[in-house]
Amino acid sequence: MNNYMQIHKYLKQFDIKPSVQRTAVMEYLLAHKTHPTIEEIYASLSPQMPTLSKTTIYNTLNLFVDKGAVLQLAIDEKNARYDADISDHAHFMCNSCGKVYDLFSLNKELFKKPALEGFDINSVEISYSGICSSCKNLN
Amino acid sequence: MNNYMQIHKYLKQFDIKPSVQRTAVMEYLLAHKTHPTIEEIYASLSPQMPTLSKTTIYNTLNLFVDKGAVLQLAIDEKNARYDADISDHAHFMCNSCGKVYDLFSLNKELFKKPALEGFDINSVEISYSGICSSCKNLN
DNA sequence: ATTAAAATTACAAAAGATAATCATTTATTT
DNA sequence: AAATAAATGATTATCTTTTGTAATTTTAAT
Repeated sequence: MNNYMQIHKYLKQFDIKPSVQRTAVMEYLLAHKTHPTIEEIYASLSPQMPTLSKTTIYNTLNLFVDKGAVLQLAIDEKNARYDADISDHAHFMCNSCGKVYDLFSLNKELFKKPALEGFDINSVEISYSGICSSCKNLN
Repeated sequence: MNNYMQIHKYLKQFDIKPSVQRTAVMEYLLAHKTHPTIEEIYASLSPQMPTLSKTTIYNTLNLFVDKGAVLQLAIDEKNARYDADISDHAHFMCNSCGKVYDLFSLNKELFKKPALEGFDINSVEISYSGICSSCKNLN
């Protein structure tokens, strides 16, 4: 089975009807764990798919988020960023270079949903920001 | 000492030069712990200060955030929200009504900055979202 | 295989939030 | 008080995201 069909199957697990565009976006997200913005995804895919529109990227990602297949990160106030890794992990954003790092090794207790009387918690987002080591070593 | 002077003193603690506008914005934030948006702050203050401009609200809040006097929350993707309570606490945003709740009673361990090799962490943001009890009881 | 209906996509335009510019006002220093 | 610096306000510009609508593609039915 080729990669394209694997992603079809993957999308169907989230109750998402596959299309060429949706498959391409998910393939991109699974291959680029850099928490890309809409713009980056569009810029990367549009050469191969000249008719692709940015609206479709927006629609597709909103659908993915609704279906729980992708996380929309709020860590970057400027642009929404997307992450196909939906396992428990936190993020660190560098205020200098803007890069978003994954933090997998934190205590899993952090991601537990606290019991809040009468509240239903859907999502937990843990974000750190500061200066990354690359930027720190530049001066 | 009146309230206006108290806020003057408070701003100076953060190395912020007080002005009529800055004092009014900080006074508003200290009195309204609802994590207001720029728009809400402007709408509330502008009747009393007819010449107040939205630019000043933006400038003032950016200054407050830079000086560490106010937190800018990323929890709401639509608008930046501001919080004058800079003590360790998390937030819950209701996806139905949009209200942002404070969560003070969580384990303080959550707010510890993890040791990341070579990284300097400035800020920690812990955000939950879902449906609040008021909205849950509406249907 | 045709046709009709539904879903998806694409383009254009609009809306909304934030930033940049610059003139004006206010505060500070000499 | 004059000169300088800082803060404010009005306007404009930019950028992200959403919306409306039409075209296209897919699905289902005959």
